[in-house]
Amino acid sequence: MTPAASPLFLREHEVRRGVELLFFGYTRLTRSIDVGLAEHGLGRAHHRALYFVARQPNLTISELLRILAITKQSLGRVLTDLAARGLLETRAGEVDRRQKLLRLTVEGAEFEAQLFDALRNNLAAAYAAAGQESVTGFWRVLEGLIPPEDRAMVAALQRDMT
Amino acid sequence: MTPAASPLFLREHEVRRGVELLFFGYTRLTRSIDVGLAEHGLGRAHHRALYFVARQPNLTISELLRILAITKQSLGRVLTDLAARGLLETRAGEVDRRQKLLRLTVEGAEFEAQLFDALRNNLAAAYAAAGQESVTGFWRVLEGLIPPEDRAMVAALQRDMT
DNA sequence: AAGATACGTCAATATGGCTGTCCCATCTCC
DNA sequence: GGAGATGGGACAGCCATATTGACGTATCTT
Repeated sequence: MTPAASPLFLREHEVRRGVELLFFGYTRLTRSIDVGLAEHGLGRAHHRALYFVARQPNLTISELLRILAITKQSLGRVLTDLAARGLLETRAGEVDRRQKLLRLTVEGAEFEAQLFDALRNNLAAAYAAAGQESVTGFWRVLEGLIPPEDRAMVAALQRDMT
Repeated sequence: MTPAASPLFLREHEVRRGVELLFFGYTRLTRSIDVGLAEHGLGRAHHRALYFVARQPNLTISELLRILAITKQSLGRVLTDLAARGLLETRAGEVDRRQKLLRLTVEGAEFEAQLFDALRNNLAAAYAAAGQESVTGFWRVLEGLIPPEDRAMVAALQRDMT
């Protein structure tokens, strides 16, 4: 069978290009903070928690679980480590006292900001090189990769952007 | 709908938006193949090797090491597993017989194609929803995230796209 | 008072990375 | 031809991060 060039055939290159660029872009960006994390004896899992708590102070455990999509046990260890290092603190929810609201300490916020600097340097350089219209496209494609049931959660992160 | 990127793309919230979308987009896309992998008792590390060998038949071990940026030992385990399942085979290099050229078997190619289908479905839907101009921007930003010394390697993957 | 929910915790296990060291085959270059 | 560099394999041990499943406790809801 010798099919003529089909739309599917043409799309494969574009899909492979996206898969590869996503892989390299994500992994290389992620690696850029490993040195800073290692200075505190922490790993990437700790950074993810730190990041989202910095982003949404007073986040609850269950909200963070949903964002990270890992198990309670895995998250528990990470949060214990962060609290032990004085980077994170919890307080009981005011409305529902079963909840624990997560916040960064002053030291935690400083550390997160320091790690974020590395991310910003890299992403800002990529944004600048690609141009403003490209950034919009970058966001739009990535949004399309998020399953519909998760989109409200992601939008909530950006709801109260300063 | 995503608002367009501001001209001041160094602003913190635009960087945070990129970090978050990259995280969700990458992790959610990656998860979409876990079921297919689990059916063969394989993990994501196996898929990464499978993917790049499918992409560049006759890749050498050292080239693959450079792409994945992991250690020889970690890769060794993965390749051993794939070979044991009859998905991958090696042959000695013709020019340099110390090299091992990696190729997929027929079964390996079929399996990779099956996994790729899941990736394609997701990415193609995101491309379609975002529009062609967005796809171009998506690529450009991601390219900017790749360290200069790795860009030739990534370009080589796409050089001989069929 | 009963049941659901939010969170914590224990134990066991899997995956996929890492370092360090040593080895063999082969290629390159003098 | 011999020395050294290179491609690849392998052993031992370790670490980070994830999993499942079961159970416990405080608190909220009805």
